[in-house]
Amino acid sequence: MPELPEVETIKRGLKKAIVGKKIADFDSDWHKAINKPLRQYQRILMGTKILNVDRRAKMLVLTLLNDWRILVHLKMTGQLVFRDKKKCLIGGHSIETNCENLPNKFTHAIFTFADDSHLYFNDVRKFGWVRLYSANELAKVFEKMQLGPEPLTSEFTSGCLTEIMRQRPKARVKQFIMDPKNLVGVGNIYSDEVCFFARVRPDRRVGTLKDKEIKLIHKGIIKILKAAIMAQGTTFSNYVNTDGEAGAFTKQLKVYQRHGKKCYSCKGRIIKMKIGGRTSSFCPKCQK
DNA sequence: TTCAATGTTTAGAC
DNA sequence: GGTCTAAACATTGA
Repeated sequence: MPELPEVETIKRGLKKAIVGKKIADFDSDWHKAINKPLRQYQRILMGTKILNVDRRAKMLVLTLLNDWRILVHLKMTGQLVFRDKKKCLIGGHSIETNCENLPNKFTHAIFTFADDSHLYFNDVRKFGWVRLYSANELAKVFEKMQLGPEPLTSEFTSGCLTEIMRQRPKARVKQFIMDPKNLVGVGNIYSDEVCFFARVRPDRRVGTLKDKEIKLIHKGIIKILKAAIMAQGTTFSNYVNTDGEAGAFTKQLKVYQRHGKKCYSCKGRIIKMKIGGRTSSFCPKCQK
């Protein structure tokens, strides 16, 4: 389930695994997963090296020696798997939790490195993509996305959040924090958790929030994202020739997908509600 | 058979 | 322009 903590976890794992590696081949079986003809991908990628792996919002950015950039978005059901002779790293959606059968029918892009290790991009629903851009193109692409601040940087202060909130007073809290134009990285899981942390109903209008509540939302976003990164996300598994281990944050979820169950805090029932087309779970007693 | 699922964009209505 | 909803992408699984 790639939200910011999952993508950050993948970034860290991948950084150790592929930086410095030389690309020997690239393949894709789904034209919509890539943004240029396959031949062009191969021409540009073959022989170059991975210089760095970064994250922007929920995207991964691979910087290449020849100054091209690869942008990867896993969307809802994407997964990245790195495999060499000794180890296997899986990040993102839990499609495959073992590395035996790769590529599989969900594999839509494959990077082959010169040492014969591989990076597989798998996606059940085919919403995700792997794009290739020059440094200039990438800058323009980012500009067009109009992304809000990264919540885990010093730029994201509670004053900064208050400022952005002022521009959308009618928006509902959950939708507001999930919109990447306001701030990036928070999706359906963590937005429910942040609302619970701040004791605010997800359908509250941003304009009705008190200063105290805004501060709690700000604190909650940072605290929950950090905790989820510590736990390696909600579905990450990372293992070396042994059993896979699910992302540990699942155990810390307070409300997400817990509708019908008892609130850990007041023992009342968690209810659910559709907000902006997405299911939101919250405790009507604890959250006002 | 129907519904919901981790993300994001876009079209149309008011 | 703001804000709402539904739909689009494509597939699985309950």
